[in-house]
This record gives sequence, structure tokens and C-alpha cells, in this order.
Amino acid sequence: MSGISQQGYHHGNLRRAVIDAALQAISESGPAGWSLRELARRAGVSHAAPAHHFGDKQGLLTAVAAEGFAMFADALERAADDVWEIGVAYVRFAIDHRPYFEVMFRPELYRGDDPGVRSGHERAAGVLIAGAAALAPRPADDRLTTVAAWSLVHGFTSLWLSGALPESADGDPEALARSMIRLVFGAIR
Amino acid sequence: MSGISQQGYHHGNLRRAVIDAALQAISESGPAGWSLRELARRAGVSHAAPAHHFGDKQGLLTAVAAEGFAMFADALERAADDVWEIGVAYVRFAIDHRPYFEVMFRPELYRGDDPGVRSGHERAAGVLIAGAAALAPRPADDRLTTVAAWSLVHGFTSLWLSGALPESADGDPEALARSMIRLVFGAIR
DNA sequence: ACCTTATCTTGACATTGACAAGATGGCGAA
DNA sequence: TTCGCCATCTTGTCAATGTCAAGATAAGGT
Repeated sequence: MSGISQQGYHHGNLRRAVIDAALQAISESGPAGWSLRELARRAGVSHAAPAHHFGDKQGLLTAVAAEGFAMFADALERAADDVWEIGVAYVRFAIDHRPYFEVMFRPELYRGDDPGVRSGHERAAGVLIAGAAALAPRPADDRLTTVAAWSLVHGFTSLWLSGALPESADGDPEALARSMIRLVFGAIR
Repeated sequence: MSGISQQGYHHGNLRRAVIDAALQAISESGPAGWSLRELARRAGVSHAAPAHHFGDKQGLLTAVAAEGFAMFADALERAADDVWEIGVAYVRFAIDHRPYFEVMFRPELYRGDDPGVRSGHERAAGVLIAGAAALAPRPADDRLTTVAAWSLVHGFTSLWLSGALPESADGDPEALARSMIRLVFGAIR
């Protein structure tokens, strides 16, 4: 019998528990403001238990990124039929699932060659590229429009999350993003 | 006499040497991929010497951010007379001074209430706001245009630096950014 | 010449990520 | 049912890190 656990030697679902603890910790203090040992404590297991499921810290963050990209791709696909809403879905996902997003776009934190990460990433990119193509004024501007649309929503998201926009304090990110997208891409085509 | 130093007990300009070592280290492995002790080693001083100048790690990153915002504001001000070029200057600064930029927009790393940080930040924000106002189609869209312009260039920069854009491999960021800005804001007004 | 004080060193401590070796018990095979 | 395999988890350990405290050094004014 362990000196820590309340539920016997085996946790039952430690992998999930550690990921959830990581998401919580990332919400509180960013993707680097916590330790593996702290997560183990929160999950009620010994300090080395998480290693068995994730290898090392980077492995855990890779699992978070993979899960995040899958959810992200789902969210974008759900909005894919209304071109204008793809960008809004992008922003909404980042704000509703902030800890995932904060890991996903910091590639030095995890292993980008992970199969789970790759598949979600490709799926999400597909929606964005197809959506931007529908916005392009001329087919020749396809690629440029994709870059512009992606930059616009990604930049808005980053600035909002980092608190750089004064509106972050009280405003509604989704509404602001929608207005912004209409202003820019309402004019472009 | 020390066992480490080649130049006597006093370094002479340790503060600068540590900041430079930090910038170098951030270039190589991100804003979190190094240790204070490693910087001390690179500068040829003992492990606790940097603390005297910066207090702690956050203090060092605060110094980096302050210096970065000052340089950033200078760069934007130099471009302020040509509205279209402000955004390009934003992108160019981030790419030419990547380690600064990577710290500046990660506020959890440093102390945002530092006077040096604040003054540079306000100066830079002034240029951006004034520039965007000149781009707005109607005065009522001032604020929205500012957010859009800032989001566009900031997003482009973040995506480029993180390697998310395929163009990051070989392309010319400045030229691509310029085309993108013209596409978007050439249409808007 | 002296001494104040900024600068740097030495030493120590708790914490961390990672590894190795051992303990536990779930679960299928016989 | 009984046995044994092996995924799961624990305990113990190590070097490295950030931070603090106390002492050593020398630069520069008086």
C-alpha cells in the first residue's frame, strides 16, 4: 500500500489525470510555470509515475498538442460551411481552450513529428486553406489571402490572450473578431 | 583571485555581457531553454554574479524586454511617415531581433510594470494607433482598423517565427508581408 | 592613505527532470 | 482456480537549477 494514494497502487486512468492536471496548471501559470512532480502530486501519485505514460515533459506536452489539434480541427470543420465563421471559430477555440492553444503554437515545447499532432494539424490546415480560397478576390491571390486570413485571426488571438489588447479586460472577443473579419474581408472581395 | 575569471575580480561590464549571452541563448533555444548559471559560465563569472544586476531570472528578462521595446519603438518611429511601411517595419524588427521579440510578447516572463518596459511599449503603441487611424475607411472604424492592422502584422510575425508558414523555409518575409498588407489595406479604404 | 560601497565569489538549500531498480496487482492462459 | 506475465506505479538517487546569505575584492571619492 502506498503512502500517498487513496485508491490503491494503480490509479486507473493516470494518463488522463495527468493531462488534465497539466491543462489546469497551464491555465494558471503558462506552459512552463509548473513541474512534472507537481502534476504527479495533484494526481495523487508518486513523482515518477507520469514518466511511464509520457516518457518526459516534452512527451506530455506532445500529448496535449495532439489532443488540442484534434479538437481544433473538429471545431474548424464544424464551421467550414460558412466561410466567415471559420475565423471566428479559430478565435473561439483559442479562448475556450486556451491551455491547448498555448502549447500548440509553441513548437519548441513538443515533438512536431508526432503522428497525432501531424494528423490534426493537417486537417486544420485543410479547412483554413479551403476557406481562404473562397475569400480570395482573384484565384492568383489564393495563397496571399490564406496567409492574410490566417495572420489576421492568429494575431488577434495571440494579442488577446497575451492581454496586449485593451479590450481583453472586458470585451467580447468573438464579437470583436467577427467585426474585424467583416471589415477586412468584406472590403477585399 | 578567482578560479574562473581571466580579467580579475571585476568583470567591467557584466550587465551587458549577461544580456548579450541571454539573447544568444534565446536565439538558440527559446526564452526558456537556458539557465542563469549557463549565462554566468558564458560570461566567465560565478553562478551568482548575474543576480546582483538583475535580481532574478525574471529581472533579466525584464531588462531584455525593456531594451527590446525601446528598439522596437525606435524602428516603428523611423517608419512612421509612410503608413504602409509601419507594418513592414514591425515584421522586420521581429525577424531581425527575434530574441527580443520572443520575450516582449510573452508577458508572463517579465515584469510588465517596469518603467523601461512601459515607456517603450507606450511609444510603440502610439505609432501603431496613429498609423492605423490613417488607414481607417471611416473615422468610426478607427479602433477596429487598429486592431485589424495590429492583428495582421502580429499574426504574420508569430506564424513566421514559429515556422507555421511553409514560406518560412526560404521566402522573404518582408516582401511577403508587404504584399499582404497591400492586399488587405489596399482594398479596405 | 582610507573607507565606503558596488561588484563578484563561495557555500548552502530545496526543487526539478531523469534514470534505475524494485513493488504491486490486473488479467489472460493453463 | 491457480499461476505467471507485464503494464503500472513507487522508492531511491543524481546532477543541475534558482535563490539566498555571508564573505572577499577593488574602484573611486574624500
